[in-house]
Amino acid sequence: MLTDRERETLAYIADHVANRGYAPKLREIAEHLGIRSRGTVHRYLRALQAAGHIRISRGRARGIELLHAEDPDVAPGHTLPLLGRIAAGHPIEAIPGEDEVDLSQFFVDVNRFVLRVQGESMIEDGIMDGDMVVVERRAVADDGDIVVALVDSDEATLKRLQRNADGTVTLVPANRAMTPLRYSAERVQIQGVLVAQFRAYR
Amino acid sequence: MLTDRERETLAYIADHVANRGYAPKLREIAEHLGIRSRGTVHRYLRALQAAGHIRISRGRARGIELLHAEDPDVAPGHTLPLLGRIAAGHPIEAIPGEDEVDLSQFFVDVNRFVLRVQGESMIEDGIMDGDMVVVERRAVADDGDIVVALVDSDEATLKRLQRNADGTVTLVPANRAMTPLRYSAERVQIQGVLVAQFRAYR
DNA sequence: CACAAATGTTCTCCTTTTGTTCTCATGGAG
DNA sequence: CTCCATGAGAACAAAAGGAGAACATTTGTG
Repeated sequence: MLTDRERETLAYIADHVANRGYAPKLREIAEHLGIRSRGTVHRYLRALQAAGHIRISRGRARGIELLHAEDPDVAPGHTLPLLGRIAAGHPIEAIPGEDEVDLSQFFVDVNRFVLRVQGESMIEDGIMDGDMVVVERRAVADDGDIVVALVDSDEATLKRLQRNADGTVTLVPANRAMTPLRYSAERVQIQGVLVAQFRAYR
Repeated sequence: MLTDRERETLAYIADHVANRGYAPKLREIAEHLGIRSRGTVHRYLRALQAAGHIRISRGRARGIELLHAEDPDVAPGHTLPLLGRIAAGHPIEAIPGEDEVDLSQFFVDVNRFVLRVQGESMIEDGIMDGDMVVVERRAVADDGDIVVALVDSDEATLKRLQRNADGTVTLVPANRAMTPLRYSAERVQIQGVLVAQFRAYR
């Protein structure tokens, strides 16, 4: 069983690998966790290795290999065909062997939940009033992430997170009519990170 | 067998595990129950362990393991909890009996397919370049629908359909930089109607 | 190749948090 | 009245979390 910090460490590594194709450095992990000690991070890595989640190539930079390649405990759901291009002139038809997208796999995971967006603070990023967003529960987030955050334990807002050099954070809306607001780090409590958005018409 | 509070405690633990994949801390349980004493919570846990519902890893943080493994929801289905509001101050938690959204149900149907949007013609409606859209195959559409259409059997475009009094149709982009284009009805071939849109981050 | 910087590894020390075990108090039901 | 479920909270041991020094290797660069 993993501790909170070990879990966050593993999530960050998985995220890093998924997005960039290689593992992070200890220093990057520490920075993501908001701590300064590489030694502490290394302790977490040892625990993760003991639990069978990663393998460490001793001594090597970025020598973390992700094992256990995620047992998808999400049952496969119904799929829709993904059409790359619509053939000119011909009525659209599903081509056998075409790519299929499984919406469940796409969105569902443990530690995620759905929120209905209220307001237009992120409208210039294409997130409209009334849209649904999928949020992954997480206490830490990186610069540039879109987060659900509480300020002074008040109502939750959806904003882009900007980490400033002096340790403060700025919550940046995607709406020219609204101004970015800067806070000391203690006042901002991150509840989760935006992983997807969807909307129904009709 | 169990008292009211023990039952509530067990329900909360089960919910927590189902939604996050790990057990809550005594403090979190206490907060959920509206009490302040971890000692009292611990008494409930002892009772639950004696009744065979959980196993406690002594001393460990989050060291509660659910036994009696619930039958049906072992495989987390295609649903995500829908949270209406985020409780001020408290970490987000799924409220039992909360709404659940089934993503497959939400999007999938026969006669539908997915397209990746190219270009920014509908950007002011929140449909960005690279977004995925779910389209329902249909040859006819109503005034105001967003449609996938071919003009002169040429490349497909995503536009809002406007039916004019004289029988012509206008394809209206949601982008100030682009102009609506008017065609005779024969030149416009409707391939389908937009029913949903989604987008993944990270 | 040689060297400096960066990275990973190990270690000790420390603070905070968590779980655990108590005792005491309260209030309702039988 | 007693029984019992419930809660508060003190006290303590252990776990979790973090800092940082010291060292070994790797990595990158001229």
